[in-house]
Amino acid sequence: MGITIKDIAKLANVSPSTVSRVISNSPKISQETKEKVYKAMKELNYEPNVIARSLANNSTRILGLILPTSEDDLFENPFFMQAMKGISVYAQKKGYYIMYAFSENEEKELEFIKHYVRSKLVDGIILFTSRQNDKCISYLKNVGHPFVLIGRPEQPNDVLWVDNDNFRAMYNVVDFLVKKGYKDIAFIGGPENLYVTRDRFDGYRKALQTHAISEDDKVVKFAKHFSKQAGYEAMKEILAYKIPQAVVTTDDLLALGATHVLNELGIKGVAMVGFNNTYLAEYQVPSLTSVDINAHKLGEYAAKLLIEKLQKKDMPYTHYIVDTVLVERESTRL
Amino acid sequence: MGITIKDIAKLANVSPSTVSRVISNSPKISQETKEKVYKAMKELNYEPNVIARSLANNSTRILGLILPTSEDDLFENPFFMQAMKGISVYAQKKGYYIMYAFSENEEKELEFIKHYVRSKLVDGIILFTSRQNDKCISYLKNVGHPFVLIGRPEQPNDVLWVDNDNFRAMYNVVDFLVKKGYKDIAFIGGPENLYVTRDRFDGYRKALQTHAISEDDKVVKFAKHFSKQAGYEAMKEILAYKIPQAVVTTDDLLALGATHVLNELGIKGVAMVGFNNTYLAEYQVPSLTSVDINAHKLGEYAAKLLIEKLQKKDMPYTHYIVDTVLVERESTRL
DNA sequence: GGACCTTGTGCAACCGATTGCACTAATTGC
DNA sequence: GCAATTAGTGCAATCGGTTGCACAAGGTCC
Repeated sequence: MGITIKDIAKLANVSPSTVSRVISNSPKISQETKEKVYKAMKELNYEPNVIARSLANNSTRILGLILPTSEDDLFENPFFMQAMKGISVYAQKKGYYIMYAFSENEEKELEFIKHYVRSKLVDGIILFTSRQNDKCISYLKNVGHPFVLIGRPEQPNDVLWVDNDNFRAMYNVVDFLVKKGYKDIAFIGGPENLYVTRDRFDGYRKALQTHAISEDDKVVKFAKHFSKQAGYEAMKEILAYKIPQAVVTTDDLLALGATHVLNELGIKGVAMVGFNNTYLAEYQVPSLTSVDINAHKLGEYAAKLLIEKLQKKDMPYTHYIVDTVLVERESTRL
Repeated sequence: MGITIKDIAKLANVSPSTVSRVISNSPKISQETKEKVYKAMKELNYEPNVIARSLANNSTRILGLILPTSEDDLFENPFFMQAMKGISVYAQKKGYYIMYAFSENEEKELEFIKHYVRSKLVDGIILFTSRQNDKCISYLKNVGHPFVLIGRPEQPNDVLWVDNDNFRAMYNVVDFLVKKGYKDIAFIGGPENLYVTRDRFDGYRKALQTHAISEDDKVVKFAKHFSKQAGYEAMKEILAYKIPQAVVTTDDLLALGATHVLNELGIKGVAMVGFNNTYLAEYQVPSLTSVDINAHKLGEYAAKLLIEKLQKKDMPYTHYIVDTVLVERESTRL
């Protein structure tokens, strides 16, 4: 059916092994022979069978992505798509393929990862879950299968990972607000047990300290989900206590919910800052100032780390910090 | 290194071929032997090497997705993610893997498709592009490689495809508006050369006819992109002529742009309907009535068709029409 | 009790590449 | 001019499974 290396060998009047060496550009083959073989390959539209190569090489050049299904992507968070694109673009450039799978929960995730590993389908794995657990991480560490984590791991020194500097990102947000004259700044975060929430909260506190602004627990709320509803409720609680001058949040949806309360109550002049810079922020009226976490780069660097790991197996455990950018819009230009 | 079929054979005291037959659950193997082999497999945590199987079976059970990079997903359109999830969930259930690749343009797309086909990497391909061309489609038809198109093809009878009934969807929107008392309904569509635009426009016209409302070219505009800006401009042009009672659009972003103009000019009471029901619609203030195209199902059916095609190779060319749902929100409850 | 099935298993070729080693022909050295 | 070296290529084993065919053991039939 398909064209094989033998067809090329026959046409070019050499042996299959020679063709193979031409494919991998071995220096042991003369220029003359190479050209003969290239010609034959072109003539028959030949491309090596990837599967056969994989078997012989014991490497598939496939990277497997493990995507969560629930919670986080309540609303098809664009973050994933952006990161997936970043991964794909880099991987394609390096001649790697990307495979993805959604998993409903940690159990299924682990199951799939085990399958990936045992069946030798993928050379490396990229995890999108920054769960606290994490059975998947410990399994992968145990079996010594290459993987990269998007998000900060519990133990940052024996894992490859990429993340933003969430502390600094939020620090900068608050710093920015203070410099604009806001002093009384509320905080609405996501689930308290997530690193990303903790880090952003710490950044918030540190910035207040730096500017000698005293903290006030009563304007700090942690929502259970990244939803508009959760933001709405958190804001209500804060307002029951006082009207702050500004609100920082750890997600655009939380910010939208909070804004909604303010609109309902006809409260004007409260600055609002979102996080993640989803396009919700841009298309809101008034448009929402938000922190761009550069998901595309997160993906790109994840792929980069993983591929480097695959190519030099004793690569040290390291990580990338991807810069964030505060995108100012109308919600802080009141 | 890894556990192979031979290890299992040795442990279970049978030949590798017997183990292989147990794996594929051949009826020729006695229950007794099967259990012996299962036990050995469990004991060693064995899973067959997918690559070796693929080579022997001449089938990888991998489906390849070809994703566009530019235009359409200006803003990381959630449509893709939803469809990808639909595909993945169905495929996983059937034991297939998903691979994806982004391509900047048609050339690159074709290149990648050729690579997929010639290297025998994927068993089937899912195309997300409903371009008018289409070199990719004709190539795939020519070489006879299984594929499914998301979107209506030029020739609907020699291709597998899934799509919404865009004609009816828009017909229903207009019908809905008319029944609510709106008569003077403007239309803002996307690029005129896309089938999806044409079909929706035809639905619009037909509904007007049905209700004996005369058409007015001057309230019909086709934007060049699916962007807020394009919607904004189209709406401006329409308003230069008259203020309609309602506006239907073929994309949420166009609707947002149109709404923006109305807000700017302080025009109240114009009903607005979006399309695709991205979460922009839900989180808008006022929230936007929109047509849910059920991208998840589109993906699911695409996977279903493709996998059926792979399993019975003489499957007739057919297609699925996925239902749309008009989701009413505040923008039509004025 | 021997011919004939049936059932269950093993042998060996094969899928399409890669690669260590052997071998041939050309080149170099003396 | 011949041995030694080198460059270029081919042979055959291998990666880890699958499968057509042969065959052994046990059962059935007359």
